[in-house]
Amino acid sequence: MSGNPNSDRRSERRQQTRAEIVEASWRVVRQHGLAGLSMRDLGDKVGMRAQSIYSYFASKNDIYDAMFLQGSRAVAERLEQAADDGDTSDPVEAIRRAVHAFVDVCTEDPVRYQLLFQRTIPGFTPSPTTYAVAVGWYEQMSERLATIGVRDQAGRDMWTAMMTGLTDQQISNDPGGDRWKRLVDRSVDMLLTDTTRPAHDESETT
Amino acid sequence: MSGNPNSDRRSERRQQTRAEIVEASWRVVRQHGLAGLSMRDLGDKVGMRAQSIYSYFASKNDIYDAMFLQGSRAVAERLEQAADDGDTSDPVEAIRRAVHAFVDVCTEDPVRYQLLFQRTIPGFTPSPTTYAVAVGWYEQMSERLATIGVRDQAGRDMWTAMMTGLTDQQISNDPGGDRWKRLVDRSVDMLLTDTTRPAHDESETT
DNA sequence: GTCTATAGAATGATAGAC
DNA sequence: GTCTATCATTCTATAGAC
Repeated sequence: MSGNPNSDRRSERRQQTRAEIVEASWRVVRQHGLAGLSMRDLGDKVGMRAQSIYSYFASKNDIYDAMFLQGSRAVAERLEQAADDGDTSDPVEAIRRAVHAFVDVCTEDPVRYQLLFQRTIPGFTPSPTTYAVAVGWYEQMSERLATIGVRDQAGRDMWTAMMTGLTDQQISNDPGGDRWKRLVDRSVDMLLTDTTRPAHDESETT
Repeated sequence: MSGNPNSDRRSERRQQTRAEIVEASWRVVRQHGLAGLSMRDLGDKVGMRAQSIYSYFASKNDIYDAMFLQGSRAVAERLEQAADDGDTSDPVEAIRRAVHAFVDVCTEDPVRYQLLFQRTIPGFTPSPTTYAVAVGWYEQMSERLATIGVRDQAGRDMWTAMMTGLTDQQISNDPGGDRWKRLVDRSVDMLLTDTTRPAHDESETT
């Protein structure tokens, strides 16, 4: 199906415009806050009347959904990239790089973090399809943790708590700085000690 | 000053009405989200026309400020209470109870947590006086940590990151449950190991 | 101190011309 | 596919009667 080259080109153009609108949406929310996205503002930014946007998105929540999808993919890409760049034979270092990547990618765009990880927009819930992408990198992280022996839910939850905690504090109390970012390595070491079982049951002799 | 009993009674009544409005505001935001506080809704809840509220609060942000103040005090009280209830001779257990209290008090009212710890309302910043109360319990927590040997900024930051991380995950991914709440004790133990220096002179054998 | 009335602006969304 | 026109709300906030 869709063998018509004419409709192909048309839908391609359409996808491009949709992408431009989403791009402009990010600019708006970075300026006016996540909840401050208005169709008129968006229309101005994209060089279009506000009402014309409805030809591309059924509603404002539809736009949020597209942003959510894009944001999830960006996070996923950064995590994969970070884990694969460098020494891939050492799973511990791969995880360390992944945690760094997570905190970095989240703190460099607080609005995206707010959209993906905090439920702050009243009527918005990501669509199932979109949400599926979001859980993808969580599963990826889970697999990586499994390679170093962390296979229980509680262990994984310790990692996610620390990762989001560092991110949260960094964004809320030292935006643009590195007060909590520089605690990432220390946190990783701490979590490794706590959540992995190094052969013996107690590693008291260092 | 204020020796007039008539004006005393009047201001007392006024303070009571203000308190009722703040109380109603909490009900509204728990229902419609933190950003969903509208003067009309609030007027309905408090049995008053929306415009009449301006006799008690200069603006909507003024109401947020009063909520912020009340929320900060509630958190502070719970922290003090928790630390002082029980064995006060053991500083470690006092801190453990304080961390439990923090996660409990934050997760039991997510909207309050959102108001106090996440900057989500576009135009709102707590007034200096209000904010002073908020930092009060942070200093209190810092003092408690100092009693067990955690005196550096990095050490304190490790604690706040873990505390907010557990809270954040609990609220976002398991609202009403205890998936992360039951990791509090484990987290406290982990942090104690990481941030205190048992060395050789201090209480290693209890 | 509470009300009515209303300003004044912004909002999301639809209908229909072109 | 983009426009104009417009609906139908909602919003915060002020003015002035009572």
